[in-house]
Amino acid sequence: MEKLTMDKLVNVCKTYGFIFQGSEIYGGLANTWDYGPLGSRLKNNIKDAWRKRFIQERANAYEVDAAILMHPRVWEASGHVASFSDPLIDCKHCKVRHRVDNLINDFDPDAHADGMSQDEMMAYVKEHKVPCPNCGESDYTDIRQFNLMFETHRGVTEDGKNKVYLRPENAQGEYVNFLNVQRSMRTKLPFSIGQVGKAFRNEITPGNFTFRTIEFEQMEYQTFCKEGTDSDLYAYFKEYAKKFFMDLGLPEEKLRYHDHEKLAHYAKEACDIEYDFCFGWGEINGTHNRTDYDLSRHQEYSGVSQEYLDPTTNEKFIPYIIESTVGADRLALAILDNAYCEEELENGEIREVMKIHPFLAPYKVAIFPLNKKLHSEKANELYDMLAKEFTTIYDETASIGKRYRRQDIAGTPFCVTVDDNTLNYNTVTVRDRDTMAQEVVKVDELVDYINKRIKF
RNA sequence: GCGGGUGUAGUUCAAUGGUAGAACUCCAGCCUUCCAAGCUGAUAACGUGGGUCCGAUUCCCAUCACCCGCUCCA
Repeated sequence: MEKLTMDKLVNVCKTYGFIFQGSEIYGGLANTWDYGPLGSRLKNNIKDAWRKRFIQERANAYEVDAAILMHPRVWEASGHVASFSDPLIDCKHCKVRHRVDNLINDFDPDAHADGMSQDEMMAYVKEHKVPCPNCGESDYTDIRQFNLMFETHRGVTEDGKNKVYLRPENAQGEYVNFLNVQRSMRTKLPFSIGQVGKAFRNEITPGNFTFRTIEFEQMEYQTFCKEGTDSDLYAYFKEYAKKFFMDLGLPEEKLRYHDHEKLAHYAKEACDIEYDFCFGWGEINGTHNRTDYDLSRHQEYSGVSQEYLDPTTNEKFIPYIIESTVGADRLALAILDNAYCEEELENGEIREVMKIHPFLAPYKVAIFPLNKKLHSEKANELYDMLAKEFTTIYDETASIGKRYRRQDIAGTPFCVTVDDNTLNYNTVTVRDRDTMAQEVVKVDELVDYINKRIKF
């Protein structure tokens, strides 16, 4: 098969109902995408798979669903207000953009741009004719604040007092609930709080379909632990996340670790897992050792003690946090990127197939009457039976071969055909998406047959 | 956000200063007893907004979106 291109994948996703461009009839809104009937099911199944591995199957793991709008002080405590807003200017001559503070500090390390106001920085640049590192000219636009946090206002007046932010990460929702969860669930360290939800970043985005968007969904997992156990847990979660991806069908050779050289303000250790997308390697998971930075800051800014009392040693301390976060949209994209294939059949025709893990498949089973006139009544009966158990789709149009093809690209793992044998002997033919093999199955055993094969 | 390119049915393409053709897809019907068969029919497009012109899908401007490069990604 030819190498998959993003154009091709975007097209397939649109044609078959996985992902559409956001607000398309209005010409689209950049970097927003809408999940269609198949895509929203795929993404929900991915979230369910994550919940199973990270919450259900782990001891001492709890899920929360925190508000997207949080107290503005949360973002001061987290460091986002300070570090998410950069003063930028463009060189009018060569069009290159610079951070003003970096420009000044590079020009004269003793200038201390960090302590300057925006006006002072602009005045400094003009007074000293700070040259553009790229072209040497000193002709700049005014300073513009480039804040990566989305702002909105509560209430009817748009003054600064009422400013609130759409969360740029979900993690703070877990951190501010650390004590609530610990007390209400009567749990002990180490324990974990997970959350699935949307976050927003006002980034300049270079596209690549849903890989980087201004609104995105994260599956976040914060493990609270005692200092000293943090590095072991950090190493453990790097592997746990990788195994999760492999269980979902991503091949090991398309996954790699990428250790951060430049660490974020909160991190002691940080490592991404990258997937080999058709456009190149891209991050789908991050594991961070955030130390006691976040809880310490919340204690400082809120005035509420975030200390944990160890019941065996009577020690009081602020826990360390190991974060393991997975981008839900990025994982969905990786799954689609990996699943799409074009197979050449014996007759030379191309078969487009989405080889998605059965647990993730939007439809688990499709049901076809072999002959619309003779078998559709029985097929509809079976549809009603199967639809109580699985996401099921019914199709009686066109030839049987065409119906198989439609389900191939939808990623449906099982196609059930109703024929005369169904009427006479109560058996159906089940066709497997990946092997194209057909198997005769008793109707009474059909639900079990499928159930066994879609486990995760 | 900057520079360059692109924009016609769901998709892939075509034609044109006098409002657009096709193939595939999709839908309906006929036929068809297991891998995109065939026949008949139907639906469906000039990204958006201005300007020039008697008349603009076509020329010009703006805008939006996409692609490439830069930038950004705590």
